[in-house]
Amino acid sequence: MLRPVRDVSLAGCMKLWSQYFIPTLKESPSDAEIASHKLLIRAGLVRRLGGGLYTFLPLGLRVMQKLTQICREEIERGGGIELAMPFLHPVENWQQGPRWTAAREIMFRADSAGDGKRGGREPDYVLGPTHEEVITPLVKAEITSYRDLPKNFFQIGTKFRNEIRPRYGLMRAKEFVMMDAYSFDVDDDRAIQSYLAMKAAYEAFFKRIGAHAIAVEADTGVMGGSFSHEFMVPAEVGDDDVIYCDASGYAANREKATSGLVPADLTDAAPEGATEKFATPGIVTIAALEAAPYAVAADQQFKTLVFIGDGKPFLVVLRGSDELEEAKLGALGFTLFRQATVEEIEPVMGAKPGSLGAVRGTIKSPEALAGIFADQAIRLIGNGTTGANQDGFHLRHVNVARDLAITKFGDFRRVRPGEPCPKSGQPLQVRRGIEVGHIFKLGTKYSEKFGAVYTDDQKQSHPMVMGCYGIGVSRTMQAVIEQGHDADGIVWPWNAAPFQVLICVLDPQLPEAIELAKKLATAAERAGADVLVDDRAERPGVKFKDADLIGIPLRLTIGGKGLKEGIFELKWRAQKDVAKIPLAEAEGRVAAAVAEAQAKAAG
RNA sequence: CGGGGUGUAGCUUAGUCUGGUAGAGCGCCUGGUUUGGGACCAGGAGGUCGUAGGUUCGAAUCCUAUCGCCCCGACCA
Repeated sequence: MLRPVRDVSLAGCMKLWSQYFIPTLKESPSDAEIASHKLLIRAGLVRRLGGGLYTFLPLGLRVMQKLTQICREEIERGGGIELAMPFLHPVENWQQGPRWTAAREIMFRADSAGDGKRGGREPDYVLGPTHEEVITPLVKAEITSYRDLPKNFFQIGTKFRNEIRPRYGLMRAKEFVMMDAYSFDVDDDRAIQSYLAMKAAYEAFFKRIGAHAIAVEADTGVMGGSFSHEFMVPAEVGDDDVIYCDASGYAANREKATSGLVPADLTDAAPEGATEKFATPGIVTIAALEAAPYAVAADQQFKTLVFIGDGKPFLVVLRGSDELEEAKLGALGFTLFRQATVEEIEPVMGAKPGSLGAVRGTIKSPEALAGIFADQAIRLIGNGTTGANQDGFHLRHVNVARDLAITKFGDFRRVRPGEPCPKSGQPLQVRRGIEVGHIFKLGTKYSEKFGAVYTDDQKQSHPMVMGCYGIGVSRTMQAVIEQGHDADGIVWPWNAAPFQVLICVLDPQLPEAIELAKKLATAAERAGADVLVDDRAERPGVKFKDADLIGIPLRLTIGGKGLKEGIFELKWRAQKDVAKIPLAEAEGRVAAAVAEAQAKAAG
């Protein structure tokens, strides 16, 4: 029976595998679906506690510490000042904020009154999903002069969101680690400077940890605000579509993406003739009208949708061949909107869905509408066919300019791959991505609500112009794995790796093998690497499989056979070939390899 | 919240249709043989079959309820 050599006097902070805790698994648990989730568990990085809740095991925690430290350094370089706010927020902060209605659904409540005592009332506290509602009152109280601006505060900590459907391990968890930053500026131009500084800091962060993340234009969603970018790691398992064009560099997420489908200089078509009602019994879909005997192409039909915005119905008109991108309706300015029900539609329009239209004079109660909003692509139709607001009838020769009472044209359709890029005209492409970071130029939404104002040099008071910025650090960890793995396991980028160097001692019972391991470990540590020594009394196959699985970038293998030849082996996890290093050159070669990797990782 | 699936040892699972002593592989423990890509032999520990009711002489298996988890959708800063 082999016994590992126990020697606690090894130099530096290197860890001995036999005395550390890296519970690797041959098989992945059945609840893991995607590669990165399986590897998180198989490589002993995390363990599941409950849905969307994970314990970081020592190896996983080391990765998190690497990422948070690099993140901290880059955000500070970009002007950030670190602080730490409570995880537990008094519910009043949220009730006073601008998005209580929209955000309360995703917040965990923390009752201090005990079981059942609060009944249906609001909780005393909520667990923070983000911190605008905490930082803004703080800044209001502490900063009142233009002399103290700009300021950009950030923190790195745990966030809580009651995700309806947690998935894919750390990818969408109920509790996760996030870097969040909040900038305060005197005016719009300065706010944009802060925004751009953060964008640069993000780019530096992702580059440094070895993640290929791209900035794409994004929708602002419930955050509100004037513009924003998402940082996406391209991956098949991502939950966002990125629309992009290599030729122009255009990139936007699906909710925001637009195309050059409608030329800017398009002239509206002249009417083809008087509108004409015709019977279409039982025809209630675009597809049915497309078929014989009607044979109206989908892109010659108008699609009329009814929504309820802040209690009032409004219409959205699209080409029959287009899909609505619901997020784009956010531009209309309603606080809350939803699709109307059949019961709500008929009294207003005079017909059921399937026979609706926006032609002047055919709507039963046009005065009830908050507006008729049309996607600009309907101008391509010129003259088309739409519902007559009378069940079983449609209208043809409907001219966009003459017959439709459009309140406002806009971009409401979902872009399809292959459509011309708005910048270059080249075909747009689509790919999936994981959202790892998001930056928003917020404007004054929060500062006005909380009264965060400053006095300028003319003694005038103004609301501060804010920006907010987030990086999902735990999600980034998984994205890095999703991006860097092969059939055998994880392939960590140098700066994200829990250890940079793994010294694999195949014959730990040999004192000279342990001696050499110490020597190599010391050399690697002096060069600035974190070292793990596999001193376990396992068979070589087990050690190699585990080494590949946990994915340490540089592996140094020491075996009895090699020692007799006077060599040890050096192998990069990302490469196949193995270099035999003479013992005489040991320390120099190890130091050189570490230096090389560091230089490469620094870009 | 809607649809689908699933729950058996630490992990992966067979058995469920057709009720009759709960099985295997991995891992773990002991001994031996091995020793450069997840070894082999022998022995061993480990399961109130998610939970609660019901049907039955008898339930992992059938019925009801409930809980957890996974997938699709809705939703999602």
